[in-house]
Amino acid sequence: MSAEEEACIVAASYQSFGSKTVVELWLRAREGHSTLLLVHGLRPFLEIAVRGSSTDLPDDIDERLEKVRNVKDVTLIHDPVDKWTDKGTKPHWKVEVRQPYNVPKIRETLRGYDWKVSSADIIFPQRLLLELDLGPHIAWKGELLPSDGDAIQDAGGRGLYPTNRVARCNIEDLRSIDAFAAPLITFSFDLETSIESGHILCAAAVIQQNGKSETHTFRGDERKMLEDLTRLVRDSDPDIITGYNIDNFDLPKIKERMEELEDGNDKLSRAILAGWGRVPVTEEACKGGRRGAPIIPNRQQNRKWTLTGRCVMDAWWEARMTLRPKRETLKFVSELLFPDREELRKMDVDSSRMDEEWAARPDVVLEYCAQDALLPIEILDAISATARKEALAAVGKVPLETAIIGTTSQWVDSLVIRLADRENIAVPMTRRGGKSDAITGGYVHEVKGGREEWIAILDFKSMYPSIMISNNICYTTRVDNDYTSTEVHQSPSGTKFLKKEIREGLVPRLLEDLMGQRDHHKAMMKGATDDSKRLFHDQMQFAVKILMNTFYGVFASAFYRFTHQDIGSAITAWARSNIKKIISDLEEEGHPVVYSDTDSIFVSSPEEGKEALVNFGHELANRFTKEGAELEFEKGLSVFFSHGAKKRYVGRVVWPEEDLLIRGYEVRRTDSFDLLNKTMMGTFERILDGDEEGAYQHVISLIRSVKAGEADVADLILSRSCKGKVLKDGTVDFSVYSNPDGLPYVQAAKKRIARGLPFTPGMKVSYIVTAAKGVDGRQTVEPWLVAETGDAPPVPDWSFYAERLARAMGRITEVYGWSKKDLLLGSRQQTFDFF
DNA sequence: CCAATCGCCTAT
DNA sequence: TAAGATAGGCGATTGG
Repeated sequence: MSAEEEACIVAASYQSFGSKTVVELWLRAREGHSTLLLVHGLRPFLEIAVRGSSTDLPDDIDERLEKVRNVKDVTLIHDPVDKWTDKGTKPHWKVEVRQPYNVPKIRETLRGYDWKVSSADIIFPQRLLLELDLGPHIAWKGELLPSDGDAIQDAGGRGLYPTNRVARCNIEDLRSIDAFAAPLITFSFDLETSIESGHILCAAAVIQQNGKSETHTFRGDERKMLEDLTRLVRDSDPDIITGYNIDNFDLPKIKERMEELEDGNDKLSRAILAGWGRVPVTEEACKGGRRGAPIIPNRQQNRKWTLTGRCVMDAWWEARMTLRPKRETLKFVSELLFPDREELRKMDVDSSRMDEEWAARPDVVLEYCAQDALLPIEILDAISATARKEALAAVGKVPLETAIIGTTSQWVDSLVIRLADRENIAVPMTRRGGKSDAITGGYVHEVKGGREEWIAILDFKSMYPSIMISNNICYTTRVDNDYTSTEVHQSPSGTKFLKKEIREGLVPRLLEDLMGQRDHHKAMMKGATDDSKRLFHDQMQFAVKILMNTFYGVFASAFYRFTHQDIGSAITAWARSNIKKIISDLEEEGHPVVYSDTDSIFVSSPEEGKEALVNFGHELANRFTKEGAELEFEKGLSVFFSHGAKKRYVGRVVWPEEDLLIRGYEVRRTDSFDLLNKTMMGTFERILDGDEEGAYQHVISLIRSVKAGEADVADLILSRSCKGKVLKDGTVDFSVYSNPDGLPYVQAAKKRIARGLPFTPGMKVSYIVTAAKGVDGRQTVEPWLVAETGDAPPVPDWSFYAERLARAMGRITEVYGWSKKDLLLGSRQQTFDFF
């Protein structure tokens, strides 16, 4: 039966089919159902060219090609096509191979035969998107297949997929469509486990689509729970699997218990217990799927979890990246996001005494578990995590999965390679190994300690992308230093790039296109009549911004396929040169530059008052903007303060909106403590208002009360990320650190673990310093467990906190002659200058 | 008391 | 192996 559909590509893989290869696309259709689409007609290949820079073909070219033809699993050699390489334009032969997994071996064989190999490390399913210029949102027409494993295998599939539909089509039947928000299904789950035995006590799952959700709970026999949970995953067929800290806890636990409970004689028992992958239950899939399509959740050495056909998105990680919370427990994040929704936190269970809790009140524990399965869904919704990933996928033209777990170089590859292919640019391999020297980065201007009034902040709009566009910077336009011509842009670092009249770079074109897209979405946002449209375009324009900013990083990296060591240096050299020129021009004109960092300049206004400041800011922006380097008047400050350290300042914004601007200081940092933050905020307010006397008196009185032990201990919590590796037996290995015992937060983590609480590698650990110098001469700390176990707060080392307050605040008040020591003593010491 | 080092976190 | 970049501040420990 023929069918047509519009859908979003959630994930992609491939399947060998006799001598052919079929791409598998897991789709979520606009109407809401899931489809597994088998796409026929794409052939795996790599490309070869003669080594070196000579354009003449060697005499024995026919014999050499014949030798390639005879390599095992090579199926066809196409006629040569001239392609650009950094060694000149040369004929390239497209070499088709039997299956994508043959490529690595054939690549090495052909290298051994002295060929230059290109386009030889591109993930096969991604090739489909590159060749057809598809993004994740597609329309296809093809044939629906009956729910019959044999019929599906005859069409090139693996068997009965757990999707609503299975269909087949040819590559000609796919086309790109405008991005839309697909009705993705999210599956969130949570496990409660025994501390004593490590067994799963109960589980809960919440399934959500189109804002509607349903909850399921599981208790009883552990094997049955795993089976039921797995059945629910397969029946509800979610696109996204989430939960709080599932990467480090729940998914490893599922796998661990599955391995313990599997029946070695029954090859399919692994799939029955943990077959969450979107593939049929087969013995091969249970073995791990030789073709990289296992049915069991899979994690390679320290990397993200993968699950064939679905996306794993940890709500903890997304919340951490988006919100940067000072603490990272589920409870803390939930209070941060939903302060008024007490119903989300009504259940409370002491997880350090889970066995007793489970014995005493299993119903409560189960309800608590269900609550913790719902919260990740609420969190992802609150931060629009899924929509943002889908927008990023649309802009980067990658499957949703690549937007979620992929790397920035994969996004850039997706755009650059498809353009390179169209323009006959050979695609080099990813450079591997060998670290190169770090390049010089942005320029940061010295800042004097003190207070300044009426400051205009100007900055370059999209500085690095603009530099890349205006100087036509690209892998394909860089020429060697001995290239003498006026038709080049030469960076202050010496590197030369051809002008676009000679050869237009791929990257500048892509960046210009992205800038255009951003303008488009911004315009659509403005014109949108309903909220969901406006939100959609906001997410799209933001995704474009993210992607544009990743270009510089990728091209400045040592390993990216389309870059060269000199490219990153050239970009930053131009940036430094631009900004320094403006600084010196301004200084020469008599306009003092108070501060500058990379692409921003803080200039002192010649006249007092907001109106004069705004005019001055606009005037400077106009005057210093030139082709390819647009300077914008970003903010006007009535007052600016720094204690004299780069990247640390505070200011009162009066234009365009009234606001307080703080950068770098402890109040911005997640490893500071609330009492310091409050003190510093109070001090900043006073300093900005010109009340210096009030500023240090305020600090002195606070320090005095801390010395006397008069502060809320909850305001003294310190929090830092802690690494570590959870071993098979449940112990944690901290040997990633050269001296783990010398780190306070490792001590806090160890004490958490000893107390029976979970430790999750990479998560922040909260603690109180109880002795600045303990028995071993090092700091003694106690973990903060009040919220989790109801433990009483630890007794702080008050003099330590007084000291730290004085040190941090002293740096600031020092500007006015009040040192750390003075703050601690409460009065200014007489200073004698004898000489 | 110091400089060197490790480690985290931030600015851009 | 897998991989966006560098500049910079600061806290704690270590070793003299």
